[in-house]
Amino acid sequence: MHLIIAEKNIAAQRIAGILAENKKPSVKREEGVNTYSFDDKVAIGLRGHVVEIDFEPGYSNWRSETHTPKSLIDAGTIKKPTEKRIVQLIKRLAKKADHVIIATDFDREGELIGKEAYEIVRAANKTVPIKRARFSAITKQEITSAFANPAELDFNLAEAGEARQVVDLIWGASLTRFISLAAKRGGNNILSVGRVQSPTLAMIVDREKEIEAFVPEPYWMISLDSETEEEKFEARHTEGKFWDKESAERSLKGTKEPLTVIDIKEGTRADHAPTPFDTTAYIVAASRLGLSASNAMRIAEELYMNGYISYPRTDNTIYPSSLDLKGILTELKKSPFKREVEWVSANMRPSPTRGKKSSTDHPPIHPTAAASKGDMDETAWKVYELVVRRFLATLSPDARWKTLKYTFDAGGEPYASTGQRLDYEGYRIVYTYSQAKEQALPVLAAGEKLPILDIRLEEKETLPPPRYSQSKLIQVMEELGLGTKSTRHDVIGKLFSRRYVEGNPLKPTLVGRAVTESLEDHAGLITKPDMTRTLEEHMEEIKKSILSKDSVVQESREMLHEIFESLEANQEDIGSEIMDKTAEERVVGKCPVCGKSLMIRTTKGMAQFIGCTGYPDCSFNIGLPSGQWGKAIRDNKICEIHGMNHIRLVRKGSPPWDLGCPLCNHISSNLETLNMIPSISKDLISNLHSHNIYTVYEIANENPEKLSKVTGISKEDSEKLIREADEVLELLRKRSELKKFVRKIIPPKRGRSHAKVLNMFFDAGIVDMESLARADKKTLEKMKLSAEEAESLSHEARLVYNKALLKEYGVPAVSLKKYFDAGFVTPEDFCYIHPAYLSAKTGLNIDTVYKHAAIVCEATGVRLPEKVSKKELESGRIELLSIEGLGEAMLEKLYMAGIVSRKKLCSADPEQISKLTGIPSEKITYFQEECK
DNA sequence: GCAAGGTC
Repeated sequence: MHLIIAEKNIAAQRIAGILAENKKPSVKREEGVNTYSFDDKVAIGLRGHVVEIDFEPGYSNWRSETHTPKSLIDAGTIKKPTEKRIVQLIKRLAKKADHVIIATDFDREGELIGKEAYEIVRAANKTVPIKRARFSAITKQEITSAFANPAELDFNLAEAGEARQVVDLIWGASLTRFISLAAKRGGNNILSVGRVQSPTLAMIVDREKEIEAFVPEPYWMISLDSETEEEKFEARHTEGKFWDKESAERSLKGTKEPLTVIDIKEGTRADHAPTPFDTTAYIVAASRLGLSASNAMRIAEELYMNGYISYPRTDNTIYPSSLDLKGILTELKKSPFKREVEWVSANMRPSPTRGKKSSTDHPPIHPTAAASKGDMDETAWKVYELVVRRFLATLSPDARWKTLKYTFDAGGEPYASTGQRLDYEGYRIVYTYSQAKEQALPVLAAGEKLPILDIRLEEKETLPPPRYSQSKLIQVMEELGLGTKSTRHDVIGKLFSRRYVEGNPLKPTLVGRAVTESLEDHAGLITKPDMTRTLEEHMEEIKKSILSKDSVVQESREMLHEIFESLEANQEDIGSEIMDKTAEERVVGKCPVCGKSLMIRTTKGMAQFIGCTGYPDCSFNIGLPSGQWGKAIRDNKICEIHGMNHIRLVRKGSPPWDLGCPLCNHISSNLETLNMIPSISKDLISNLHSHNIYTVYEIANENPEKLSKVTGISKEDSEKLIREADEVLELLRKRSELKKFVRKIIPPKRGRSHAKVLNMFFDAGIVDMESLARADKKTLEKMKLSAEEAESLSHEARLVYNKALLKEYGVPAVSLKKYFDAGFVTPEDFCYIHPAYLSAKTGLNIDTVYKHAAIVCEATGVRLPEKVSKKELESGRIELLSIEGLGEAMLEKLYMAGIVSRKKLCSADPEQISKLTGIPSEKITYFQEECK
């Protein structure tokens, strides 16, 4: 069997389709992995890298004393499978193979991915010949020729890729761990460092600093209006920018009518048709349609998967000769762009446009099938249309402009007007994305004298360089060799998710700045694109066998060791510098009580709140939702009422939760509970708010004199308010106890969240453990609870409630446990069950039991049970057990009816004792025989 | 928990 291994599933499918010629390959799906079989051949796709490089075991603890960040520099690395099912399937197929062809992409990573596949095959089959097919496009011509003349795998090139992997891992991981630990950041808050991301971030930070340091310079410009009989036009002073006002004013004064035409220059300007799309050019064009880099890539990927466009990750800007351009045109005639296609076919340029970069990986992005609007959503359609129009434009003739320039004299001052007119539309007919700006001018003759209608002196200022847009940044990254066609947009995404940058265009955050500055001071190499450039050079030399992989990695390790010397010597300073510089990121505004700063703070648990930096002198604080809902971060929006920054909660995998102004939120979420205070009024609430009292808790903890003084209400009213607040607080405490309990007992289900169940409880008047313990099952069953759930909830609630109650009455916890274990769980049990029985069942001393019964009965207002002393009980017991046929078990039962002595037994009514104890009355009568 | 590189 002949095994073909491609870089991805679609490539395997398409290659099989071409090689199978007229037959259709049969598709088999095993554990989510497709294979395509035809003749005696099987094609399978990888998923890019199917193994991953990592440190050998033992290095996973960041805080290990022995395996420090620095120790990662010389740590051994291993390759571990990330796509186990694919690896397994390849091993299985390799055993049966008598020939293997690796058909991964024709670039460096493709060669490394090929080597990974090679190693997987070799592990399962020591002898099978393994060859390499190289092709730049999955076209019939290229595929047939590549498979007819298979070559060898380039192990040197693959090793160059491996060197990159090791260098990236040890630099990235060691520096990330070091700087995160120094700045005391963990979890989803780490500070990452990498060969590509750090220089990219540094560019954004540098640009921001340039903008901050920029001092605008004023300049002046002079323009005037004139007219012929037909039309008005504008002319500008040829000086352009006047850098000093006086000379501008002199020229303005010197400008005198008439405006005389001195010179006329006519010309043409070629407007070149655009070059084929590589990934970067595509992202730039898509950004003009309003798409972010990652959206642009996502949609292109989607269109590629559906067969509408070619592979979107390419560095190539030159169509390979194997690409059937005419065939694509024919196909596109079936699309809504039929008219454009026909125009291009009729006016085609001799050869398509070419960009500056050619590569072997993939052809430039081009359409591969006709589509119509209904096949996809609106944005995807816009992207498809862009790719089609770009393709058509690369086959279209250049456009041509006619230009016209007049030079004038006005009292010795030189002026000029320029105009342009589209002379030949060319590619602009099909590529409609850049508006051709025509500038019309009247027809003038040399020496013609014209009036000056108006003249203006405008003061302007020079502008700072702009912030990077995503697409501009990707262009610059490409120029500097940072990242690849497939990863550049991801790197930008990473900077966002680490909260190093924000906004569009990109602006660095304080964290992004602080990290960049620390790295520039102590690990400068990682912040510069030079590191990538050197690495590329070394990789080239590994490929040519001039250098070995090991020597390149070793040299890199030594450089990193040097860097770590400086880092470790300054560890504390680096950490505190980052922490100081980023503290402001948590400041949300001024404390309304004392005027100091308010900061987002986190407790050791998951709790988050906004607290005053004046603490403990000022205790003003605002609670925030627990960290499980997301980490609270400062938003740039400012509340118009309170002047505080808005708060956002961010959590991996969920959209951010905008809390808005924390104080507005605090106020509205506490309004409901404030209104639970009976004597509160709307006016009083706004009165309290204006004195920064927002919660029931704050009222309950106020001092009456102070409250009265601050709010102007009487001292009596203040006292009442505080008392009522206390009661509401108690009510809320009970409610929260009920909430916790229900959460513990009842599992949430679809359509039955805890919040929903609790709301139903509250509506039914079940607001605390007591009312739940007293609620009847019928009521509970109405609340989306099953009969069993209602039963268990009610039972558990009674237990919890009674235990709390009995504890409150004064029954000690240790004894309480014994009562509960023996099944005595209500206050009634203490008063209506004879103490002797309780004592016998719990093993507690009768005197102790009596004491407990007494306190419970007194608290519940029930008469005390009969008192029996320990002595009486002991002697009674001996008496009773001496009766024939009366054993321990019978004795316990008799205790239930209060029969604790022979005397009691003899004077009792057998029927009644039988009812209380379950002992047959004949037996009682029999025992009573003894009394005679 | 870390990088960058593939791919989904």
